[in-house]
Formats: sequence, C-alpha cells, structure tokens
Amino acid sequence: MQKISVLLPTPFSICTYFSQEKLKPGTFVLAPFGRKTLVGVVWNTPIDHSFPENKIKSILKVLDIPLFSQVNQDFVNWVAAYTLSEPGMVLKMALPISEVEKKSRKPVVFDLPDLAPSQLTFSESQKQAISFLTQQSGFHVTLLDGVTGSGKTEVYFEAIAKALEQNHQVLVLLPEITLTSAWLERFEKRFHVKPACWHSGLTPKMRRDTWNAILSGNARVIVGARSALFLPYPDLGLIVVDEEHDASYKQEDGVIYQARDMAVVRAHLGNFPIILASATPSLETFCNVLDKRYQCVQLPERFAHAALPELHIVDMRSKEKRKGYLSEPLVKEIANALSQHNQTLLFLNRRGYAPMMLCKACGEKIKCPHCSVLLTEHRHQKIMQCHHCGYTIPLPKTCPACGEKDCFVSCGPGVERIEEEVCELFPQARVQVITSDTISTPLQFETLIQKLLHKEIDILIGTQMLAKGHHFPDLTVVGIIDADFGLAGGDLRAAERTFQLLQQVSGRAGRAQKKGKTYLQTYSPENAVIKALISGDKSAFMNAEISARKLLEMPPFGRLVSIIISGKNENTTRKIAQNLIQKAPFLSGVEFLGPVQAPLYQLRGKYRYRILIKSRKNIPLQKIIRNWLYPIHIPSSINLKIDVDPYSFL
DNA sequence: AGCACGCCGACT
DNA sequence: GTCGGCGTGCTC
Repeated sequence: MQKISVLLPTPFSICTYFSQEKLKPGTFVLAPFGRKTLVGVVWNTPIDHSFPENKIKSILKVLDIPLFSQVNQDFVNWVAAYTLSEPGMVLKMALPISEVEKKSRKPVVFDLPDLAPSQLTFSESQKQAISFLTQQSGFHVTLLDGVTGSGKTEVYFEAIAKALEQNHQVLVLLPEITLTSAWLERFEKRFHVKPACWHSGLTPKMRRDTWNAILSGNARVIVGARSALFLPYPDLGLIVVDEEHDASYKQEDGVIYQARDMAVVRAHLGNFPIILASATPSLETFCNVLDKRYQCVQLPERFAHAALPELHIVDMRSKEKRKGYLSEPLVKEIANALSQHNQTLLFLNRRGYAPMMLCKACGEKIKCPHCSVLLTEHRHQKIMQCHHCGYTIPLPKTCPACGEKDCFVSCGPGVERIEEEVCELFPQARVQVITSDTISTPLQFETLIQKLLHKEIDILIGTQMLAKGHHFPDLTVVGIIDADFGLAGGDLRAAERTFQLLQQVSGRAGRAQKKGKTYLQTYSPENAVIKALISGDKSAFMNAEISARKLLEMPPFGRLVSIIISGKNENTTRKIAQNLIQKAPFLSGVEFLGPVQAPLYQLRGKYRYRILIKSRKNIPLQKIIRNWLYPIHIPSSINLKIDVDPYSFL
C-alpha cells in the first residue's frame, strides 16, 4: 500500500489515494470521491502528507488504456496556471466522458487518410505556401492569410498530409458554426476518409469511441470546436486554427481561455508547427507577425480581376434617406437585385422585434427583474424576453408604472422588425430570418445554406452566423442595418470586430461575374472605423488601432485581468469587492482598478462588481494575483470569476 | 462544481 | 401537519 497523488475532474487541488502498486504519472484510474466514482489521472505532484490518513481512500481500478502523456500533463498544468483556475477543471475538459470504462461492443472505426499526392492543381502562390508550410519542423507559428476562395483550406490540407506521413496526429480547430458538411466534403475529397469530429452534439457512444480512438492513436485527424484542444492526443504533430480571429475561440465560462492562444502553447509544449488561418487576422496575431514571432504566408485572391464590392455609406441622420429602418438607397438596391433574381443579405445583430418597449404616457421601459437590461419584444411569440437570463412575460397591456392602457411603443429594430419591413416593401420576395431562435443545429444551418445556394431565398436577414465560410455567387447586395451597434459598449475589441465583420460580410457579395454592393447604415459616419471602412484600407485601420492600444498600454501592449465578484446579497458582494481591493499589493507597473459596478450590474439575480487589473507587458501577473487572492477567505455565497486576457467587459 | 443536509413559507 | 425553497458545507 502506498500513497499516490491523483488529479480528479473537480475544482479541488490534487487528491491523495492509496494504491496497491506504484503507478506512473499519467495512468488513468477510477477513484471514489464523495458518493461518486470518478476517472482521474495519477499526477506527478508531491504527496500531501498533511492530509489525515483516516480520510484517504483506495483507488478502485487502474484503467487498461494508454497513459495521459507527459505533454498533455504539462499542458493541463500550464493552462491552469495561466488562467488562474484549478488543474482539475482543466483536466475535466480533457475527459468529457464519465464512463471511460464502458467498452463499445461495435466501436466506431476511423479510417486512415489517403496520403497519395493531391489531385488538385495548385496555383504558383499556393505551391509556394505549401512548400513553406511543409518544410517546417519543430515549433513554428505561421499565419496563413487568405480570403475565402483563395484556396487556403487546400493549402493547409497539404501541411496536414505531411504531418500524417510522419505518423503524427493532426488537430483542426474551427469556429463552432463552421463545422459544416462543406468543410467535411473538401476534407473527404482530399483524404478519401472522414476525419474524427469533436463537438457538443456527439452522442455519448460516439464521444466515448472518439475519445478512445484519440487516446489510442487510431484517430489520425481530429476536427472540432475549441474544446477539442484538450483531448488526450498521444502524438500531436500539427494544429490548424481556421478563422483564427473568430470570437468563438474565447471560452467565457468555466475555465476561461482563448483556444487560439492555448493552441499555440500546446504546439510549443509539443514542439510542432501550428497554422493560424484567416482572411482578417486578429490584431494580436497581426502584431505577432510584425514582431516576427509568427511567420506569415499570404495567398492572393485567385481571381485577380474579381471586383471588390462597392461600399456605400448611408448617413442615417439625413431624414430623406431614412424610411423606417431601411434607408432609401438600400431599398432601391434590394428592388434592383430582386428584379434581376439576385440575392440580398441584411445584417442586424439583434434578435426579436424591438430591443425596447416604451410607455408613451410616462416613459417607463420594461426591464428584466433579474438583470440590468431591458426586455426585448418578440412579436411572433407575443412575449417580452431577457436575452441574458431568459425571463419571459406576456406583452404588457397596461403600464405597470402609470396604469395607462395600450400605451407601449416598440423602439429600435430587431431582425423580426426588419423582416416585417421587408415583407411590406417586397411582398413577393422569399424572406428568411436566421438567428439562434430559428437555427439551432448544424443540420438546420446546412439546410439553409443549401436553400440559399439553390436560390430558394431572395432576402436573408440575420446575425453574425452568416458572416463566415460561404460564398454565394448570386448575392449582390449586403445591407448593414446598424453599423454603429458593435462600436458601443466600451469593448476593447469592438472596433476590430466590427471591421472584421464588415470585411467578411462584404466579402460574401458576388465576385468575378457579378459585382456586389454593400450598404452601410450609420449614425456616425465620422467614426474612425467607418472611415477606415470607406477607405477600404485594412492596414491603415490596423495601424490606427495599434497606436491607440499602444498609447493606452492595452493588449497586446499591456496585460489585463478582469475579476467579477458576484453574489445575491448586494451589500456583502460590495464589501467583499472593497475588501479585495484594500488588500491589493502596490507594485510598479501594475494597477488594480475598481471595484466598480459591472456594466451588467445585475445578472440572473446576482449583483456584480468588477476589479480590473492592468499591467505592463512583461510582468508575472498570474503570480501576483495568486499571492494576493490566495490568503483571502471568500464566503461560499460569493463567486469570483477571473478572466485573464478578457474579451468581454460586461 | 455537484450534492446532500438543514431550516423557514404555502399548500393537500 | 407536509413539500420544497436555496443557504451552507463537504468531498482525498
């Protein structure tokens, strides 16, 4: 009998167990924990001899599966230290199954990819990119910069083929929604097999089989959303992060991490190359290229003569141009497109009918009782709903504040309202709305894409979901209903995201044969982002954004950590937050700001305060924060959410 | 994070 | 008199 340290998928530090035999770090074991049995991993940590022996239990079983490799162990430790979360919670992401044991009677088999040379003919620049990417060995980060249609997928497929030839596994990360059959078809066309897929929609059996196939090395190529990064690859040799700028790589709850950045770390620990692909690289990646930390390969557009869409700015302050929420020039252009059997895409990042209902008698607005936001009117469903906590009430008939009847007016546009306006203007058009309310599964999304390609839809109205991945040859008009929306809210990356979104959306509009037009409706045409868009100068925008962030020492030129302190009791929460800041150390180059009420002061019935820690670049912030917080007792009724490198400031 | 224990309001 | 709300505490 001897003591061993075991890491369990719980928010606790490493636990001590008894074991019959000495076990290597990385061994998967079954251990009793509370009244449950958990899968854990023997961890290379000194035994905690202070833990009372009478409480130590024995492990139940040593699992007869390959070890959780040293690199994977290092990765768990690294991510936990960086994100200031418990190693157990990081491990949990590597074991997304509770029953590793259960053996499938007929396990799913992942066939070996066909590594015969590609049948495709590559352009000269593609050939150069391929030779650059396939000559690398060891840790290298390369930005593969190329628009949709430049053939960048086929280029990184060749890098994948090379890693596979060397008997390594390959991981491809895609933004959540992009894992569509279009990508899979291209993959099959090149490799003549299906890759192993990892996403939230897998059945338990499929999950277990895929996990086992990854651990045993039987799955060679794994494609998935950000969570696939933590799976127990025994011999990963290449990672591709497609659409690296995509905001969905940032995990916002549980262990908060940026999958693109953690993928770079994983490649570094495993000493292999990583490819970041994008047509609109993030500012962070762009800076890393400028600083020569990352290399860059550019793919020019294949159709050099392709006309870029014309960009028209519509100043919505001018009354003549405004008719409802669609401006007159945009309406004209939609009519024009309809008459020529072309398609239109209208963008608005607001679900529902109207974001506000206002009592015209007393000015009362309908608020969520649990969150610091207004309820959104959903006219189709005849409800008012909170988009943060889901709180729902029927449409109000009388004003709760002044008692007036039928006094509410809907203010501002949502996609439903745009739909209504479009249907009134063009009753003959086939209109489709796409939001998370109407599309929830990849299959529905796929069906919609097919309908668009087969021209069964004339006008598509929707949110972000539409921005990426596809090219529609008959799409000639893109309307951005409210280009200012993304610019408000004090979000550090708002300008950048709006710029990327607009660039990508504009890129949807027809190329080569049909010239596209983009209409951008704005109330602030003098805004720097809008101006940069008009000029169409990507590098001018990036440079302006870089100097703005440099000046303020904001990321990537400085570091940020956001801490949200939340609790049901307003007073206690505030006092804990104040107490934390009082105990903050005084260090040069580090500022502890706050506490302030978070922009979303109330969320799901909890009060929220925020402390923001801002530091110069080369300061070990995690260590400072650990030393600061570790000795402070936080009552269990108060929750701390630590976000290293925050994207959202709500 | 779960999950059970434990102490105070609206129901058959 | 119970059912059940969620506040508090424990897990090697």
